[in-house]
Order: sequence, then C-alpha cells, then structure tokens
Amino acid sequence: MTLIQDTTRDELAMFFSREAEIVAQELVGWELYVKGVGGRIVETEAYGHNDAASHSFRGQTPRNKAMFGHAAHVYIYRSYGIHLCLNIVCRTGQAVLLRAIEPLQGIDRMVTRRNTDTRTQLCSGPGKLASALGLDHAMDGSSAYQPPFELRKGIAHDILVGTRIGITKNPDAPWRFGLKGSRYLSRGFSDRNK
DNA sequence: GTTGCGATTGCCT
DNA sequence: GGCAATCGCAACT
Repeated sequence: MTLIQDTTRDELAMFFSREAEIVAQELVGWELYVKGVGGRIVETEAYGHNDAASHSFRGQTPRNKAMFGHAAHVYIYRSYGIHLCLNIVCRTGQAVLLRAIEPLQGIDRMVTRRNTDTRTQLCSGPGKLASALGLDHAMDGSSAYQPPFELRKGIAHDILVGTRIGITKNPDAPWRFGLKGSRYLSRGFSDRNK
C-alpha cells in the first residue's frame, strides 16, 4: 500500500471517528464515487449515541454489526425488504446515512440502473442513491477509503438543518443536513414530512 | 416457530 | 396525499 493511500485512510479514519451529528454536517459537500459513479453528497442524516432511532440502539446484532466496526467503513442494510441504504460508520455504534447525491460522474449508468433520466431524481433518496451507485449488500462492512469506493474531501458550505425522515422514535432530533440551494435533495427542509 | 414492522419508493386517485 | 409492494430482522411466545 502506498503512502498516499495510508495518509488518506488515516485522515478519513480520524474524520469519521467523531460524533455522527458532527460528521454528518461536515460530510455535506464531499464527493462519493462507487466504481467511478457518483457525485456530490448533498443530504445526510446522523444516527448517534443513545439515539432510539438508530439500528444500534439495542446493541449489536447480525444486521448492524458494521456499525460497531471501524470508522470510515460502510454499513449497508436492506430497507422495507426492497431497497438498500448506505451509511458510513463514525464513532462506535454511530453512523451517517447518505440520503442524496448530486450526480457528477457515470450519469449514463445511473440512468440505466434507475430507469429514469430525470437528473434531479437519480439519487434523491437513500434507496435511489444505493440503486444508482450500484451498491450490493455484500459490500456491507467494507472500507469507504478503498475501491470500489472513493471519497473526495469537500469544502465548507451553507447547511440546512431539519428533522430526520421516516422514523418514529426520537423524531425531533435535528439531525438531517442538506446543502443549501441544492436541487438534488430528497425533499425540502421547510416542510416537516411529505 | 410466529409476528410485526420498518432510516422507502413509485404508482394511483 | 394515500397506499401497496416485499422480506430480512429482531422480539416474542
């Protein structure tokens, strides 16, 4: 392994080894690619410590094992028996759910996988994002700092804050974050819910 | 062994 | 805005 890869890995491990609500906020504006397909992360949610909405709340199970593994590794789970959702693990038991991406590379492959050519809706939701990027449940637990994943650091942006979507427990925590002005969000930040 | 429920999406009215 | 689809997982008997 080269020095550059080691440096990247160490930097990312340090970046993600913090509270999920901090990481989720700072991750907006970064870029994520899977086999060269992806773009700018424009929406995230934090699943933190002592958070009843988190899969890790009741301790480690076979499904959430990756959440108790290494920081900067991915936690991928199946949602509603149909979709996959992508998280990046932070401090032990915490993770950031990636909810929306602004497509920048590999758009043709996203269009094929999603069966739509509406740019703003290729990755405008956790299930859509997972589908567009071609994620596989077998990737659960693998590191986000080596292929097929590639993370590129972003710069600070104006961030929108809101409550998380689709949860029933701990619904009032302001742990949803979005890139201000983005057209690629899963939904707006002013209205609560749909 | 059984049950109930989702960190969702897309189609229908 | 309403709701069906679809099934793995975890809680419970």
